[in-house]
Amino acid sequence: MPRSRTGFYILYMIDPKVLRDDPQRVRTAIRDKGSDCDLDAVVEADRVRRAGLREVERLRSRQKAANGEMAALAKGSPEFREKVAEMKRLSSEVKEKEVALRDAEAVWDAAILTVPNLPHESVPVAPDPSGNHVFSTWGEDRKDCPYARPHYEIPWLEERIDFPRGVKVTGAGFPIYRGEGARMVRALVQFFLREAIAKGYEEIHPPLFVNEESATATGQLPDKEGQMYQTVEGSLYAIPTAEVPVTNFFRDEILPEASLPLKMAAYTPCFRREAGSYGKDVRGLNRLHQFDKVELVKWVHPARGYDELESLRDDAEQLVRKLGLPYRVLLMCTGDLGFAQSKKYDIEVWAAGQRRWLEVSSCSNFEGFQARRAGIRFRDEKGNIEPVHTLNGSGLAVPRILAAILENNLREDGTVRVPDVLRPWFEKDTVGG
RNA sequence: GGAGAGAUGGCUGAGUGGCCGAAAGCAGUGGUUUGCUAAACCGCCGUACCGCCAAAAGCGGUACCGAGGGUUCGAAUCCCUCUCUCUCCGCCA
Repeated sequence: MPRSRTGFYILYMIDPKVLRDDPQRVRTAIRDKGSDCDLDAVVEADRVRRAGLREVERLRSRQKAANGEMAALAKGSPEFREKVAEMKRLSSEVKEKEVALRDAEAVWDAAILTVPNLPHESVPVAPDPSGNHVFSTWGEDRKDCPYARPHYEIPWLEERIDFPRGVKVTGAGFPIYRGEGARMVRALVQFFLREAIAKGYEEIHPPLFVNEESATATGQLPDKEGQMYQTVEGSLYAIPTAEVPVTNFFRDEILPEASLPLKMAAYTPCFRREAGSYGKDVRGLNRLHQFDKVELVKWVHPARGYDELESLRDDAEQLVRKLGLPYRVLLMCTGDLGFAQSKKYDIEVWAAGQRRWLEVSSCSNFEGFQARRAGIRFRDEKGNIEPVHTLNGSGLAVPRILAAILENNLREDGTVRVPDVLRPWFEKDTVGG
């Protein structure tokens, strides 16, 4: 793991070589993503840092050579004394230059953090969500269903998903599932995990808290701490998604090329403060501070990244399909891509009662961006070491899927049909009533 | 929570101020020998960054012995702080 001279991780994100060799490409990416990044300052910081580094290294080289000569001299001899005097001068010069270098590296570390990942060439260029492409749609359109209603208006819902008691026990955004509600959550998780395992993902049950290094490697820190709950003790964070502990599983490791692609699936609760989003989507299951999710994570050979993204998207899609829920897949445009993402698909399920789309999965390729930051590399047969590419996607998020089941499968008699695929765990075909 | 021990390369483990990026062994890898396997013998075998080169290969340089700071011309080695691990006792799902 590369460390800066100030002791913390050097947070390379994009490949610094691209920055030097093809700054125009980076400039285009910054513009397309609508990022706030002063590229000239970053390039200049790189230049200053490298110049300082060369200088310090040159001096240290001289220092080392002189040191070797000293070892051969008799201690206390006139030659020895002379040499010590000479080295004192050299030493103070080195220290002076080192201070300058340290400053330059601190500037560089901060600067490189502001450079977003480059979008893939297949990503539509547009400034805002209106530029997202509808990649595909699937399922029966129930827009005109006369008795459809939002899940939070179903009369018997509170006996299964208790929001007021959740507020009492913990706070808003922490519903308490009970009886059929709890069983539905469990059935969905079981279904998601079983499907993932069948597709070759290794099931992993990670910690629900991570340290600062892990949160930094996947990009939650230093900018998004408002998203995470932090322990009072201070150094641990409740995970906002299993992506964080799972991606960090191989942090600072060099993987054998033959082990790729590695695929893992993790079920965890996810904790999100959602600071700043008060008043938006707060009703029902749409947006919660704690929710359950199965996350799919892949570590792949760079050449295979985009094939793996398509298959990841397909893995997630099939889950929605098997549940029989209408959905659409969006190919996100540059303006709607996250800072770290090169390409992203969102899967949105149709909620017939609310008459709106709910995001239930987001499948992204980060290329080497996270891996570079997290020190996850592989060695090819020639012995070269380079970052793996990382991908992840939800497979799937429980509450919104649950909302969609409640709304789309609502029957005229007020009960809800349970999808067949959940039968092994739910053990009934109807919920409610 | 109390007491003690420790942290060196993939692993084991030497190394108390300069010739130490670091002995030795194991593992790995290339080769020689051998009818095959095994054994033996020889070589190679950390990571990151910087530079030269159009690039790769290659070559050169610097850093890294848990982390940070200090002493010193010079630190794996001496001093301080922190983190983590292990053992014993207590407590506990």
